[in-house]
Amino acid sequence: MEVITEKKARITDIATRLFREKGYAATSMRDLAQEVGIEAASLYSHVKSKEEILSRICFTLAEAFFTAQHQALQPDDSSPEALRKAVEAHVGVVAVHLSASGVFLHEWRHLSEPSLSQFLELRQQYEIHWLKLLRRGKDEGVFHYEDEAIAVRHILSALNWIYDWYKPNGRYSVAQLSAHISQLIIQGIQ
Amino acid sequence: MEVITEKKARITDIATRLFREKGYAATSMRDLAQEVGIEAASLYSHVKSKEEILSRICFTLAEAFFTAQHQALQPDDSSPEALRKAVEAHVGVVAVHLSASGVFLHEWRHLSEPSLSQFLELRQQYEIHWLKLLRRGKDEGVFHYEDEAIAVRHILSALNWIYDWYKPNGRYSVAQLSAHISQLIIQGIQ
DNA sequence: CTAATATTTGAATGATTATTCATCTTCTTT
DNA sequence: AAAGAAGATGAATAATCATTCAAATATTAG
Repeated sequence: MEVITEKKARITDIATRLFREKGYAATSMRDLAQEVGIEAASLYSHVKSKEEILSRICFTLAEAFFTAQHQALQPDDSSPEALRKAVEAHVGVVAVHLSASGVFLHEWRHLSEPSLSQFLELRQQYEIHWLKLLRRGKDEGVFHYEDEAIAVRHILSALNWIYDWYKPNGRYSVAQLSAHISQLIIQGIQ
Repeated sequence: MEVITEKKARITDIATRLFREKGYAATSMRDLAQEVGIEAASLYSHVKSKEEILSRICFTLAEAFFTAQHQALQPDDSSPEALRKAVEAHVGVVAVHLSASGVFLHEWRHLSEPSLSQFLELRQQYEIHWLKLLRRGKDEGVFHYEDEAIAVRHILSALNWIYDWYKPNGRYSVAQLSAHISQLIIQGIQ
C-alpha cells in the first residue's frame, strides 16, 4: 500500500505547474527543488525519479476522466442527455485541473515503457467510450454527422484545449463554461 | 536579402519533424545533425542557432495562417460563407503542415524575447480576425452563441488540434476533412 | 532520554547540452 | 589550373542534467 505523504503531494503539485509552464524536458529537478524550497538531492527522499512524477500526473488525470464520466452517466439517459453529461464531466475535470491537463495532453510522450503503452491504452479506451456514445445517438437518429472518428476527435479537441485558455477566475464559472461548450457541441451534431 | 539554401530548408524540415515528435527541449542539435546526415558542428554553417530554427518554423506558419485566410475571404461573402471559408483555410494550413502546426502550437514558449512577444502579438491578431467574423454573424442574426470569447476559442481549439489526429494518407482528403469539420462547427453556432 | 527512522544536504559522478574554432576538404569562379 | 569561398569536421569549452552517497540533522517511538 502506497502512502502519499503531504510533501510528496506538494512536490507533485509544483511539478505539475512547472511541467505545464516550461515542459517536462525543460524543467530540471533543481528548478523543482527550488520552488519546493529544498535542495535537489532532497527530492529523492520523496520520489523515485523525475519520470515517476510525470507518470503520477498523467495516470491520476486519466483516472479522473474515467471516474467523472462513469459517475455522470446513468444507464437510462437519452443520447443527447448522456452526451451533455459526458461533455460536462470532461470539461469539469479539465477546468479543475488545468495544469495537469496540459501535462496529460502533451508531456506523456516523455514516459518510457511500459508506462507509455499503458497510458496510450487508457487514452484509447476513453475514446472508445465516446465513440459508443455518438454511435448510439446516430443509430437512434438523434445525432447527425458524416464520420464517427472525425466527430469524436472534433469533440475531444474542443474539450481538451480548454486547458489552454480557460481562466478560472474570469467571467465564467466551471458550470457556466460547461453549459456553453456542451451547447456548441451538441448543436453541432444534431 | 536572406537566401534560404536548399540545405537550410532541409534542416528546417527535419527539425520540424523532430521538434514535433520529441519536443524542442528534448531535441538536441546532435539528434538533428544525425538525421540530416552531417556532424553537429556543420549545422552552424547553415543556421545561427537552435532557436533560429524554432523561430523560423513558428513565424512561417503564422504567416501561412494569415495568408490563407486573407486569400480565402471575399468582401461580399455572407457570414456563414465567410466562416466556412475561414475554417477551410485554417484546416488546410494545419492539415498540410501537420508537424509544423504541432510546433507552432506548443513549442513557441521556448522562443526568447523579442521573438516571443512578436509571436504572441501575431496570435492575438489572428484571433481578433475570428472574433470579428463571429460578431458580424451574430449582429446579422445568423449566428447564435452565448459568449463570443468562448465561441472563438471553442472553434480554434477544434481546428488546431487536427494536427494531432489527422492522417494525411487515411480515409479522407484535406478537402473532405475541411468539409466535415466546417459542417460540425457552423451547425454548432447556427 | 535513547534508539531508530526519516529527511536534508553538499559534493561528486558521468552523461549530455549548445556552441566555437582551427583545420581540412570540396566547390565555384576565373 | 589557381584562387577564393563555402561547407564539413573533430576536438574542445563551459554549462547543465538526473541521480547517488556518505554524513549531518531532524523527527518519531519506546
